[in-house]
Amino acid sequence: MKTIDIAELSQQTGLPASTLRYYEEQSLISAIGRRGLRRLFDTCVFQRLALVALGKSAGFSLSEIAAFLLSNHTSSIDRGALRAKADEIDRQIHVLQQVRDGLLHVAKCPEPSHLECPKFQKMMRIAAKKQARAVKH
Amino acid sequence: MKTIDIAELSQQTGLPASTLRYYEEQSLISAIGRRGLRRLFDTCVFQRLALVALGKSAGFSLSEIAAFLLSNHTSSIDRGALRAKADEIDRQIHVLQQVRDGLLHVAKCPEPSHLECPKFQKMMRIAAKKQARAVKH
DNA sequence: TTGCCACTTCAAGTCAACTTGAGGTCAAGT
DNA sequence: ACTTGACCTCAAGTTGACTTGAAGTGGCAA
Repeated sequence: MKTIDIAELSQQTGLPASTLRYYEEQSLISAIGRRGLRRLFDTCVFQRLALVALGKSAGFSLSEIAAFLLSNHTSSIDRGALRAKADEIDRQIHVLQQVRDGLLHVAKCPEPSHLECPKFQKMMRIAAKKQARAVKH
Repeated sequence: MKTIDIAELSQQTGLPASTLRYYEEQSLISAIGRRGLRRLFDTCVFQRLALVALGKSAGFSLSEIAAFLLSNHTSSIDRGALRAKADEIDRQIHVLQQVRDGLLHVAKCPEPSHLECPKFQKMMRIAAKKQARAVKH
């Protein structure tokens, strides 16, 4: 079992030591000991941190990620919740695709003001609908 | 020019009045007058708000959105910035697609712990790479 | 053995995007 | 004329994810 201290871990991940300490406090990672005051981590912490990064990019909050990591330990994970999150992400993907196309359109649209461009107006109506739904929920 | 007061606007958009006042303070929208104390808006405020909603779903900050709205007025918008944002969103879409697939996989993967599942490990390696890039930037 | 310096803790600060609360005001109904 | 209720302002509070600062500590080089 290889170990790594917080300074090296910080250096290799690019995460500030303060962030690593914060993550430990939030139970996202855990030190397996100390060398003097200095935290020592098992090298599997890299995997944990990768998982944290993944979760963050999926829009999970740190406490959601912590819950997932914990459930992974107790091996009773909530598959329904995962599917729900996957669906949510899927919807988010569609929104982002429209937003991206909208931005690209605006970037090359010759209309003097976007508010006068029919395509843009259409996009906005779609966005408005999405907003209405989001508000309901 | 039709007008609408803040109560109706709040009711019709689902946004709390406090949020509308906040948006006004941030120059995202502007009242065209008052009826008594009560703010009055031109009905084109709906369009502004749709644009704000769109920008938010694209991950723009409110001040970025304000800048865009302003530039739209001065009719000199930064097309390069829009394309850059579109690219950023595109990358985000790819990340989310992987995350979604990862979640769905985990949801039906029979491995006792995800960390032992080869597919999951592969996904994590990809996420780790993305993180490394993000950190660099 | 004595410094040094990077670590440590713990509390407090920061930022965005709002929300909440206290105290004030105005138009409209009775 | 008076009350009511929804708005008003301005300051302060909230949440999540950290960062910063002050004061302390321990391993290692000289």
